[in-house]
Amino acid sequence: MDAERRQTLEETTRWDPGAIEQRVFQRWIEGGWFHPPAEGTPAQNYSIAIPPPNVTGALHMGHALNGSIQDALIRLNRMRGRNTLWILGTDHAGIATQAVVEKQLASQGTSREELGRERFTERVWEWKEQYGSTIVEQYQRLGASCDYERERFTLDEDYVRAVYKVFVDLYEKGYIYRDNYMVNWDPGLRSAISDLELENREVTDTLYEIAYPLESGGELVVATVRPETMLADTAVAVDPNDERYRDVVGEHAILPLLERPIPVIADEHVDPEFGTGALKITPGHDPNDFEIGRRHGLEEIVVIGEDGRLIPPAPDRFVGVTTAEAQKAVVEELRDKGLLRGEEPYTHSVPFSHRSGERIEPLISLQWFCRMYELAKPAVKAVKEGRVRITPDGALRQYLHGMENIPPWTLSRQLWWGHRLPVWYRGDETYVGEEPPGGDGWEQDPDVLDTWFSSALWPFATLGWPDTNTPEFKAFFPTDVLVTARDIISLWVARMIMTSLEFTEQVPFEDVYVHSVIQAPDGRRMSKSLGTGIDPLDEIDEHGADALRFGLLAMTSTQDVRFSQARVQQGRDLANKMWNASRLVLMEARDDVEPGPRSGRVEDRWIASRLQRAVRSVSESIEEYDFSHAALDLYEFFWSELCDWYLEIVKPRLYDGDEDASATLLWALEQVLALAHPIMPFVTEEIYSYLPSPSAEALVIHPFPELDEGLIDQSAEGEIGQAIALTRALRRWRQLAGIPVKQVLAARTDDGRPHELVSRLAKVEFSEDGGEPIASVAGVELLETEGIDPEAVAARIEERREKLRGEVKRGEGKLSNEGFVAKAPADVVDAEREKLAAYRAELEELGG
RNA sequence: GGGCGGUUAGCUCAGUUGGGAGAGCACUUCGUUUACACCGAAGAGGUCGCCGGUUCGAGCCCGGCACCGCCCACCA
Repeated sequence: MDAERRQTLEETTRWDPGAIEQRVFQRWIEGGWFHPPAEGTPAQNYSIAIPPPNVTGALHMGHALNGSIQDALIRLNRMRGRNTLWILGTDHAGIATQAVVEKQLASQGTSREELGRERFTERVWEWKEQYGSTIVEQYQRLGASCDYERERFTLDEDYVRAVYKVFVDLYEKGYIYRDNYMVNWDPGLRSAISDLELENREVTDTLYEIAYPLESGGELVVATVRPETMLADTAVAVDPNDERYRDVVGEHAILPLLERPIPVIADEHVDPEFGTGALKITPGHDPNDFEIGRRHGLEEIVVIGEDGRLIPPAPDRFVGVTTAEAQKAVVEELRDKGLLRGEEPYTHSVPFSHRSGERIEPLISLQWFCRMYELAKPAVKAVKEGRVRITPDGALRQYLHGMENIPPWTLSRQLWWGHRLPVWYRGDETYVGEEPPGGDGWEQDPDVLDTWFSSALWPFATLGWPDTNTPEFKAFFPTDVLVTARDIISLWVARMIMTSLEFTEQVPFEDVYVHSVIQAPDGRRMSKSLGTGIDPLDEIDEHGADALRFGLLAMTSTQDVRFSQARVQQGRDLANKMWNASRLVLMEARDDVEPGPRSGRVEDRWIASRLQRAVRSVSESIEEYDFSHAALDLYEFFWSELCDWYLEIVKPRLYDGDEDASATLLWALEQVLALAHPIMPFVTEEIYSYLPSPSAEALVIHPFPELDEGLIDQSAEGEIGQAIALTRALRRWRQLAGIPVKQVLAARTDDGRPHELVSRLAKVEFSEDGGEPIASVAGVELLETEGIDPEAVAARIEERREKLRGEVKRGEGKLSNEGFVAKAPADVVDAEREKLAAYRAELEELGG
């Protein structure tokens, strides 16, 4: 170590991540370690495709957890020597991106309509070039070891080719079709949107009861919150088993205001308990009515346009007004005619557009769909056969549940930003193909595909598919694991499995790990609009990326969890502890020794053994996707066993230049840095650069520690374990007796062992002779010493005796229970007998 | 309405096939011993949501109840 580095080490008493993290990251990039060669086979290699963040996005806490998990897996496997690729890319995010750019245009006093489609699309691309890398840079701050040289985008030329091929193939196989269907229409965006983009809100409307006269006389009273849609009514429905209406089914009612006869039909959907038990049917403007209409072959009349205003065939007096105005006018007319039979407030949940905030208008429109039922079958089979394993079980059940009765997927979106449908029309002709058709007069469909359509191809389209001969595809597909949150299992995970099986005949990944959703500390959803968001970049600025990574991993669980600042601080404290413990070792250890475990002294064998157990538990936890235990076990080993006990035990030897102590410590440090690296890459890499004789160029490619069974030493663990227990008992007694920290106590023990460690750690001096015993603690007699409060000591002893009497009583009770002795396993009973004997012996020693 | 999960220390969460309840933070006391006060030592704190059952023995298994989340489908 040169003098300057040594000085830095001596002076820097706190781990200060700020500048160091950026420098360390730069070194990783320059080393090329995140950019693997496209060699080897998928079975040998390890790969993960990142869930592509929206190109408009900013890193939020969900990304931070998702990225921390994947990076831990990627780093672990890279250190294990596997050729490892973390596929990076962004999603064009049709609606979100278009909205951002439109907002920008609005502030410049223009609009997309004014620019026209071509110039608008150019503007979005410009925006993407300028701002699209923001979130990628933010992943770097987290330390994510993605391959930044192979970044992909869902609108890359090659990617578009994959999307078109899939669309055309599915069309030719008969899965994709065009139809009139009811969609969620967003009048603000003027586009159909998917169910995912909805948000249900509680709304209080008025429930109106309206009389529909019957042709034969009498009337049917229906209940509705949307009287204006009666202008498109084509039937009235009742429950088939409803006695009240048995006679009128098959008759006609006269639709008020329009004076048009409509049939009275019977349908199971109608709930006879609700309202009057009669339901007006508007197939053109209500999803349920649409289904009923299709079942009964009813006409689908549309009176609400794409802008949310009424259109013909609504009567002229309503055309052009908003639905709210139309409702008011319709109610007035009904009231005048004496047909309004009741109105009362009614609270129900209503879908709103997540994007524009407007109330969804269910509309019938001509859209492209994909039938999912057949595609879902093999995807269910693959999971049931274990070719794709979904962890945890709850997520597996959710996947299977979502695959039952999977509805057709609305593919088309009335947007400009995205993959334009590979569909052309000329008159009544329709052409579907990857290239435009020959001949004049063809016009391409103006719609674009749902963003999830391209996302569904992510794991293979990013590797070059449909060309299955690219080096990347051959080396890295199928990928190993997909890491995501619960909310997009059906929307994304299931669709990737379906498309992959259909087009590559392989599963896209072998494992799916579904992690927690991080909620705000108060249990609400973390969101910008609620003001409950916590910015991961703020946490990184304040505590460092390692701290955030540790905290998030320690927090995560099989259920959703509340964000815990304390866990991030625990991570920060651990990074600092690592830095300082390493300073001690690096400053004091001899650098002329060969690092390695030494077996001459029991404490050296002990730490080597305990390290093996930490290696085992941390490795197994990560392999089982149990990141919380991995993080906390690492913490426990480093803080408690390595620092609190081993370092304190070997300090004198270290200062004396003991060779074994230096060798063991340097070895243990290198091992534990490697063990911690997948979770806390920055601080471990930085410390690694100070090691006198590192075995690799950088920690990021240092071999991950492997369990060495030969170093597990039961007897050393027993011996040091006892010394620790005795030390703690003595310290406890000292504190209780009010003995000053520095006061050395005279003591005597009859087990013949020197207890050198205990002597130093508990500040007692063992001798063969000496004064009168004043107390006995765990087999050690403490002798009279100046400055001890005899009453406190007596109280302490009595407290212990009392406890022992209780234990003895409990043990005796248990062992005299015939049921226990007869039915409990033998080892449980034996353990109980041993405990009882030990308690009796100690009680005896303390005078009964 | 259907499905999944939760209820354990003041807070956030662990708790292996049933065999004496744990961590971090917060709290109390002591401590500036040549890595670290983002530190060290010690301590206090829990009828494991409620009721019943199975068992020699239940935080864990079974039944019921009460709250709280999430997902899907939504009665106009």
